[in-house]
Amino acid sequence: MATIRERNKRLIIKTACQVFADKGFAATKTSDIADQAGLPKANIYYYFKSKEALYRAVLESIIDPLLQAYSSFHSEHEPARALEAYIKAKIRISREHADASKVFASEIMHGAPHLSSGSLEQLKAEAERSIERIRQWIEEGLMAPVDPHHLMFTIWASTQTYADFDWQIIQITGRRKLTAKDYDSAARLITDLVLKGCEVQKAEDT
Amino acid sequence: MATIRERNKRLIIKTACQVFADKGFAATKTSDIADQAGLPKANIYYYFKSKEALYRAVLESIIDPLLQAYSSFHSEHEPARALEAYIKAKIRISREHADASKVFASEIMHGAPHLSSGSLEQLKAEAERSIERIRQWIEEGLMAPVDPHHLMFTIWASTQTYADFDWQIIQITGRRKLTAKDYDSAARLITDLVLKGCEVQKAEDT
DNA sequence: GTCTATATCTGGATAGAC
DNA sequence: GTCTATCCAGATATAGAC
Repeated sequence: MATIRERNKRLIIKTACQVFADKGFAATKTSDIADQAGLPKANIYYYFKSKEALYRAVLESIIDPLLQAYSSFHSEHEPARALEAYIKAKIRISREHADASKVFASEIMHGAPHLSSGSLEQLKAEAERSIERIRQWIEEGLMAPVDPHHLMFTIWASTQTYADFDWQIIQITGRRKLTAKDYDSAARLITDLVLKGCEVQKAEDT
Repeated sequence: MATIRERNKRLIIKTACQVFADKGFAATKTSDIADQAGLPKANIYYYFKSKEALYRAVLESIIDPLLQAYSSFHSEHEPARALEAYIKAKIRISREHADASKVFASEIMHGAPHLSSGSLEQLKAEAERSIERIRQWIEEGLMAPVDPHHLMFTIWASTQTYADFDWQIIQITGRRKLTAKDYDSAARLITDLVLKGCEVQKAEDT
């Protein structure tokens, strides 16, 4: 049951997410958010005690999807399947949580000054666990001996770019907006490069 | 001959570049730049008419390196050589112009509100020309039929990430600072993925 | 060309009526 | 729970002495 409080908080977070993604934290005025949400500014402050608290709410909303994306590294035994699923999940985040993803990227670029240390630790732990998993696969001879860190950085960067640099991508492709097909072919290209580069063959379904 | 004017402008731009990269345009205070440069704030305004003018100077400083990086697409006839050289050039930019590169990325992320339309057009033209070149190589059967746009986006993202997300990379690798070796192995991994993915073999030197 | 002191304005946050 | 009017800290930019 959606109380008035919940509905409003949701509207404010959703709008804030768009504006923060567009302008960045510092350049965003709370009045921008209020105007775009069709509310008076004071209403924002009734629900969130400060601009920063609102920003943190937006920021934390992307943590769970990012953590979830790592699941294939735990559930899959073959590197090809795990990597493919991870790339797919990351591209889906760039598509379905484009704004929050961008806010997160901007935050990381500036050294994560607002991110809670709890979230940071979780993200770091999952990343390290997955990198360790890749290292094992290499030791077991299931993959070419690529540098697992750099492999991960390339996957992060190339999937994340469809959220962060959407403006650039739209400029270059001449699209008015990225479509489902665009995201799919992006995922396919990245997966191809990674699987061929790691010399693991795409596993057929069992 | 370095006049006092030139020396000071250079110092201010260099310092501004660091601070803008660290905090972003809006969050940067002109007094931060002044303090870090060891100058009184009014001195900044003696050399630059506004914070934005100074920011634009920083921003424009990265355009030329970015344009130069495309040269291998024009000078090289084999895709393998051109792609390898381009990746190397882009990684070198991430290393040697890390701060300006980051400022540029942040600018693009937010829709390039401060970038001159001239620079924008030049960058776009070079990008499109290079993408067209890749398309030709594919038609001539020199490369696998990958999507040239997505290939370019992946190269941009994976090379750019070493400047933009340096903080993250340092967190994960546990390094105190990225070394020449780190950049080299990054370039090697990205080049490997791209060349294998495009099914072009690394050309031996003639 | 340098720097202190200050004008001016923007934008986060709140008081208090409804 | 909503909203107008307002406060005030902080930041850009400048005036004007040196």
